[in-house]
Amino acid sequence: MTRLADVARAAGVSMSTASRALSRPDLVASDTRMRVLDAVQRLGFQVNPAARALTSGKTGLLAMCVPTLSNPYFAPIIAGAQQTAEAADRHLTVVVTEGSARREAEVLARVSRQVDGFIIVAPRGGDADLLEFGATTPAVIAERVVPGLASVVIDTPAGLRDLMNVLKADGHRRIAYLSGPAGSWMDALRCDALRDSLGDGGELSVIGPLPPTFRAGVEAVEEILERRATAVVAYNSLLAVGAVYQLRNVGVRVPDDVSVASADDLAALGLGAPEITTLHFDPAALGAAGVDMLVQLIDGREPEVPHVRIPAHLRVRSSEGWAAAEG
Amino acid sequence: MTRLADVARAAGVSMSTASRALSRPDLVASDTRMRVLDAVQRLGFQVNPAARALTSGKTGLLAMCVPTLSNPYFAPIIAGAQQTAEAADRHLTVVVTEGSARREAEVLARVSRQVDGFIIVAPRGGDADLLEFGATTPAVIAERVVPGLASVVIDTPAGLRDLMNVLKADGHRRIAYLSGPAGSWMDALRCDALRDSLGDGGELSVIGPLPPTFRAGVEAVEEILERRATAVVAYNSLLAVGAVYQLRNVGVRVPDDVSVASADDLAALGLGAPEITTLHFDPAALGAAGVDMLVQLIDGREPEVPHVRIPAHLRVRSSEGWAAAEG
DNA sequence: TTGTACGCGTTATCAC
DNA sequence: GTGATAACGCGTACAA
Repeated sequence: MTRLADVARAAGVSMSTASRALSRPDLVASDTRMRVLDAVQRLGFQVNPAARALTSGKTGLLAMCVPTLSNPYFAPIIAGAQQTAEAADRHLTVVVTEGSARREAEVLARVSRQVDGFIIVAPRGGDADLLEFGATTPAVIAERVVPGLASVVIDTPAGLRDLMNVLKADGHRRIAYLSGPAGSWMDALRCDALRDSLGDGGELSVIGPLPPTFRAGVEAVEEILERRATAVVAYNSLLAVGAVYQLRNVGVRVPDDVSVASADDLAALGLGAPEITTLHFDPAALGAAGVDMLVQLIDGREPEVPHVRIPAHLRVRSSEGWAAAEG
Repeated sequence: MTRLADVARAAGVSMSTASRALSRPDLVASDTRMRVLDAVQRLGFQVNPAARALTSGKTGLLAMCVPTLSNPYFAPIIAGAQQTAEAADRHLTVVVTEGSARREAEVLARVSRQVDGFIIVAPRGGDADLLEFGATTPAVIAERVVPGLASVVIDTPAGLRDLMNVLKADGHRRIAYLSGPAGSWMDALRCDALRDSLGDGGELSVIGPLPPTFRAGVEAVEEILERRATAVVAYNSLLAVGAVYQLRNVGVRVPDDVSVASADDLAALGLGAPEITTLHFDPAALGAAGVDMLVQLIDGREPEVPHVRIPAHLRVRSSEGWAAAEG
């Protein structure tokens, strides 16, 4: 493998000059820089990341910590993050916590020596633990707000308030919420937004906590019918699709008998049914913003916006309609 | 951060001894080793991966290359791989190629300096490219066989032959195959297995290539009905569930009018409907086997078994039944 | 603007 | 079984 020393020799300069030409181009005369860059091209030189890491203390690796990959929700977030990381000449590594606070802590400790910083998505650990961790390692929180740490979230609650207004206007009073995974910070927020927004004029039945899966949606139908809800809001698309699947399976019409909506939108992944009312947003932007903030933290610049909020827009489709007359 | 030098001093030994006590414990006297390990504990020493990488040439990082994370199929494979990597005291990083051969090549080149080797899952590149790559870097291929490279696959074709026998026994003659992503090596293999196994007594309609999503399953129903198939075999569970969803939605009964089965089993992820006939296998074992083989390659030992095949078992459930009488 | 010299923390190669 | 010592490849004071 060709080393920087080879480049320096080929370009007829010292190693330090060659090094500077790459890392601080503005500090070297333009013709010198060109000779170096030229030699780099010719020899196909690539820095040895280990050597760079040893002197600079930075590995060029960022870690994104997600609860699971079974939920495809995280796929476009990761894609956005990986793309942004590459643009910043870094590599993003994904680590999975399986939704357990203990495993989350283990994993963070395990890789913290290998990476420059973390984007922790929907963390399960307590605020105190996260703050302590963030004090020693650059970290950005996603899909949760921890006071004192940089964070980026989707503004689902605002979208859910819009949705609830539509449901109310359509005459819905008995609404079921298919809630998300136990311990999800976002789930609690969504539930509160729905309850506040529904107000005293209606009744919100919370079903769950539920795993955010198609099958859980299927299995929730029994309880939905028991509660005599005329509208269902699901934590995610898979739950919504599962519910519609099973509702039709048992002869309940959607939306004639029961309206269904989802708080996220996996339709872009082909995992939502085309007719289901959802909240739409740009998950890649979440990942990208997380990486941008993290890179700023690592480089020692304070991020300009320590808390980023990404908007969610209501898309009303045919799975939502007027409330059925009371049975 | 405490360095090995600190440990050596605390234990009253030289650095080289301290180093050996950690990397080749059998080469140091047991009491010396204990003193060193004790100091390691007390001081909370952790090796600096960059320094280790600089001298040893090994980073302790393995890369698993997957086409996408939108398909949750890969989640348990990755989980199994990450777990096995940790057991081997390594970290597994996931890189996504978005199913493009060009991007696959870019990505491999990009991270090849940072990792000790690759597990390339369902690669899109040509055999020649992969062989060339594998010649310079330890690599294991998963979900495809490339002669000359170590590989690990699920034996879906065998399972599909079992399935086809059941379908034939139940009187099905007109069978539709919802095929997978364009360019998928596994998809071609599955299609061939079905065709061979069906033989001349029946007709196989191939619908696709299709993205392996719920929505594509929904949209394939029109063509399924056009072809007057009495049984549908889908490339994956999401396609199967989408098809069932839409079949029922348009008044076609499952399995009375049309039987449906899937060539993989996402039920464990909650992404399959509980009643759908599937092929079941252990995806974590695929990831684990891949990592095991890769670690052997990296350590310079030839893997004992260069080609691993993981069995797939047919699970007949209520989405399959006797063929409807010809309409 | 450029060159010299040293340090980063660990492993490997020798001697002992 | 153990201890000096020399790499590993790059960044960066500091001096020129």
